Amino acid sequence: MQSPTPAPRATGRPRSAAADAAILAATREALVELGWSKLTLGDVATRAAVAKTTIYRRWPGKNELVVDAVAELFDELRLPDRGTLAADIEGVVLQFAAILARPEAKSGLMAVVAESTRDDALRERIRASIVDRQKRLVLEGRARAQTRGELPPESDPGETARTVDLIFDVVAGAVVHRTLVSAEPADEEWVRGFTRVLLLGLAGASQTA
Amino acid sequence: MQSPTPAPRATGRPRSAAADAAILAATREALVELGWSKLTLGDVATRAAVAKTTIYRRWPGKNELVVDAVAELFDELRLPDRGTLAADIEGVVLQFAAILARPEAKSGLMAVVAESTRDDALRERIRASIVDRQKRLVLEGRARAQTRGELPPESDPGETARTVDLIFDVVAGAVVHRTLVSAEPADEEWVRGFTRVLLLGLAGASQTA
DNA sequence: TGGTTTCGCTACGAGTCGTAGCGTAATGGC
DNA sequence: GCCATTACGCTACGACTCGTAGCGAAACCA
Repeated sequence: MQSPTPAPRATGRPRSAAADAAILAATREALVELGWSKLTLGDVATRAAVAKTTIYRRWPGKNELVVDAVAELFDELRLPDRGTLAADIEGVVLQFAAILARPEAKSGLMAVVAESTRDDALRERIRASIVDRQKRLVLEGRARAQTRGELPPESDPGETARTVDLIFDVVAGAVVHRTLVSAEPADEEWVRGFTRVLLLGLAGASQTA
Repeated sequence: MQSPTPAPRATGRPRSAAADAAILAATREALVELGWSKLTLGDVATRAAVAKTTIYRRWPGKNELVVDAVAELFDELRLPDRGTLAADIEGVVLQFAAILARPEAKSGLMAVVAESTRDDALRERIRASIVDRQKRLVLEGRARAQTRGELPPESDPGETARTVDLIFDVVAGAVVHRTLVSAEPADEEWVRGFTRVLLLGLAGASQTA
């Protein structure tokens, strides 16, 4: 998914998979050292030891390249089994915060989100390769909590989808804002407080709905 | 605060205040039409009918200019008095969402936040002219709710500060994520659901703290 | 009127962009 | 083994933006 494989031809010289990996790694390295605005594709090409034209053959431009480079970071996310819903959420939020604290994720992710406000294709690329890809964590967590009896089973599937979207916006948004705008670490203490508010709110909302 | 007034000299030709306003307005206009990445200071100068050098005399660069141009948008925020805490919060969140839905706010704000991950001075500028400036809304809302008896009075001031920060991260973060990443409107229905979760969470957390 | 600062304008070197053209390398089909 | 096909590295290119310098004119104060 991270490689822009365009229906590989049966004939001709095949594209180097090593080049893909080298380019994406070089992109992250350049994000760390230079940040978004000073990152140039010429520099990435030099770091990756490939020609600049090779990058342009595979990605439309800087935006799409950075999306793919950052997306790989979030594939590390796992839903831990800590026994309770609250502990599970705390665990995954802490992982999310740890990834977002890395400089290559910070400067890259926000920049492409900013660009995506004027580029529908780019926003779709972000949603597909980052956001929707991780929504599985929310679904898994809910299912596990329902098995434990911590959450009532959902009847209305539409309502469930809305709730999942709300949770995702709140969790991702709060961690991002805390990390990037407030510039405070989303450490264990903060995550505990945040998780308590979120869970109490969700429990109360599902009762009085 | 939005004008970079550098201790006005007693002598010499004074800086044109009209030029400041024209430059900031031209910046917002360019943000709408071009977006962040294609915005150039030369273009802004042409739109504002000033020389490019005039802009460089007043702002260090594109980043700081856009921060000031966007900051003015958020000064419109008011805390409405709708009678209950929930209604007040819904009102201000809706205003916040309306501002964030405007293209000049979207593309500008996220871009400077991205840049601020590698520029401490820029992040401080954002905090001072946008974030902290609006934190007054949270404080006013809490005070009003305590007068109404909807919230218990706070004893520990440190705990209060932490709670205000948490609220701000959750509210701003969730609305931003909903608007920019999920690309769904933060309309009345969504805001109602979000506010309910937030208030129930805060009420429960303050009881069991 | 003289001193001071800003303004608009022009011009400049430096750097980046994205593309084109070329010869070479690596595949599969015959 | 040979050929068609595609990817690759390299070089060069015009177009554009950047941020700064220098100039004469304009606007203010004493």
